[in-house]
Amino acid sequence: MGLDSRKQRVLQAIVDDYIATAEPVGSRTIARKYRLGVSSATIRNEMSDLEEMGYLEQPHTSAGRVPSDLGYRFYVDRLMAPFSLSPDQVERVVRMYRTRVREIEHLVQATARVLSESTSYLALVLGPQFGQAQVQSIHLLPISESQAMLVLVTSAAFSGHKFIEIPPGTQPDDLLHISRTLNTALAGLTLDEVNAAAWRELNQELRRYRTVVEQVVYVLEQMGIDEGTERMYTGGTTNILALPEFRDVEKARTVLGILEDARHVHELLHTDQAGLTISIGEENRLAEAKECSVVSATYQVGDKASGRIAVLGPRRMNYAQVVSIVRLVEKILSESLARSVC
Amino acid sequence: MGLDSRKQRVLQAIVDDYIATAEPVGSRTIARKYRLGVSSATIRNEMSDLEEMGYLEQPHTSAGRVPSDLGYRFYVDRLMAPFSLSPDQVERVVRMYRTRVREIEHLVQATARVLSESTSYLALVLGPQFGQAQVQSIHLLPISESQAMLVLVTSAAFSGHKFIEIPPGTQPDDLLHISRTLNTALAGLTLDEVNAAAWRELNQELRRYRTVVEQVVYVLEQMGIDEGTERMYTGGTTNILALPEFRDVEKARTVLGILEDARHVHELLHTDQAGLTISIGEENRLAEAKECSVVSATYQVGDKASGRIAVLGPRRMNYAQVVSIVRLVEKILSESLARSVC
DNA sequence: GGTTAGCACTCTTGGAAGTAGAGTGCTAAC
DNA sequence: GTTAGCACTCTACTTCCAAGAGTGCTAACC
Repeated sequence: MGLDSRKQRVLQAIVDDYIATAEPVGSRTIARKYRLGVSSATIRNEMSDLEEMGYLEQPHTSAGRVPSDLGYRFYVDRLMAPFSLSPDQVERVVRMYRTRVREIEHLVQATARVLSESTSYLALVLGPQFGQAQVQSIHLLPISESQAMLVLVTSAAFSGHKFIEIPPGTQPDDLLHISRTLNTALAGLTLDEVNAAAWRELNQELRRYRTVVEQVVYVLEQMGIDEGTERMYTGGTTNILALPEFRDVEKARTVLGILEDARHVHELLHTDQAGLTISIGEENRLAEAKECSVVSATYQVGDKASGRIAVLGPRRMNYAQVVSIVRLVEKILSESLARSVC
Repeated sequence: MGLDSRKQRVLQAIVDDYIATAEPVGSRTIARKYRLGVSSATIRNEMSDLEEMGYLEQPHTSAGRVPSDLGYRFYVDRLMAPFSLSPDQVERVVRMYRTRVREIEHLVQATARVLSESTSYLALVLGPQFGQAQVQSIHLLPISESQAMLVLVTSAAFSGHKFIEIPPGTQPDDLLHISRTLNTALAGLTLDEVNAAAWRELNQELRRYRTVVEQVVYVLEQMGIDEGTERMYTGGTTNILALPEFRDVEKARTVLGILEDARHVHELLHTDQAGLTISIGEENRLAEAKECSVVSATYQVGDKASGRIAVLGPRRMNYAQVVSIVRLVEKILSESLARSVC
């Protein structure tokens, strides 16, 4: 059932070559370029076996072979040579994060750029979701007769502000009272937990300020959900258009169309596993990405929030390189965010 | 020098037809489809004249004619039939803005979507620049020993918040003092004016808090500049890929590449004229857009801030329709933002 | 028994040649 | 000034052919 070592070496050579050239790989090419010590006829026999076992495909008789999803999967899991990033490449990434950036948004945006520039593929970054961020403090500032501003500070380098309506006649002291009470009640809770707790509070001490508290709770909840869900950053969209597999505009359209709907991107990057995920061709649940591969990873903002970074490219992706880069960027981004938190 | 009325009608027919079909237009097509009451031979003579005058071009002998930039320009300025949006189209736009949205960002994002969906071209929206927004109030909230949060409220539905460092030992009362003083000094000033005024203040009353005030001033300035400059929203990027003129991936790449650099977009949309601007082909300063046309307009946020919306498409753009839609969207967006302000 | 040379066969790719069709520009007649 | 007619041009499409790449099979070899 398993592949003997020569079959593995042949498969590896084919995948490597196809990644490099985008052309179906023939037996002679393998025999010539990769020193396996056997003739092209032997390679042919091996290739025939590999095809039968499902690791290779033939676009048509008398073309070379192309790896199947299964072939890529085996390559990724077992064969691919570890890729060492050059000091230059590492340096380029590190430099991006050297200056201490306080705006998470800029950091995340820059991450999309560095990912796409380093890989020459399409980079996707989802802003951190803060549902697990803990409320540190809540402030209510009087703005006008009928408006106040709600300012939220969390434990996870995340903060937000929003206007809310207040009943005319509400005094600054009232706002102070509300915010003090809410702070006592909510500090330490995650945004996801706010809802229930706040209602409990409301029914006791803050009954008088029902409409205000309602808004505060709603806004806090939205902040936990929205900020992560809606913010999506991309880099290198045009890189896709440079690849031979997307010379056909229709295919490029399908892939770039994914970006027009943030929900598609979320579906693409969603995973239960922590750590690095590689999703190849048909393994992607999203139909539009069936001809692509995605390398993604989860980054952390301290221990309170997390988001995802990803590189999307053709199935014929330089997996070894991309994996190295995604790992590096994830690590540095997480560190960078952790630094911003404290 | 001017074009007699028959020449104008011929030119109009050619532009209309080319916009509709994307195929070079021949004399027989004009004679058949557009009832000008003359034969194709006459049309041929007129077309020959129009070409000599620079309004038409011939891809090669014995192909039909295609409008030149000059031809489009004349068409846009003098010939094109006013386009009435269907109630459906108007309804679709209006619906988008019906719910009162408080987040400017969402509004602007939605604008990009509605523009691209209504036109089937690429939509570009620049977030409003708030350099002219007037400071309404500034708040400094104590967050931790060494951090405070600066909250800015302006007269233009624009607000922002940012963390700043404070010297350990700074008391809440100190912050209150600083913000009171700054409020007195800066309220009513535009963000662009803040710099000089704040320094004057600093050297008098707030000398003790030099590092804090420095940061406040810097942050306010950045808010005025950044928010507008960096925020760019797009819609319908894949629409471009559906157009026959961009079937060649290289051309599509050139155009979509514009979006990867916000500065390019700014250059593309920059104009001194108020109101609606149409920029055709070579009229665009940006080299990457020499094969495109851009219809853009300035929207207002009350009277304190403004931004731009634009539709980018092929030179063979349905100008009449796009102009109507851009006008409509600009109007409704401005109204919508004005409502948000108060 | 695994390996290999040899060879017939298949399929794509690219070029050449030819043809149909669209469109022009000119001329001469109306 | 307008138009029918016609020769001419150029593209786009088709067909055909040859070259090239690659396979799969067979028979010989170690």
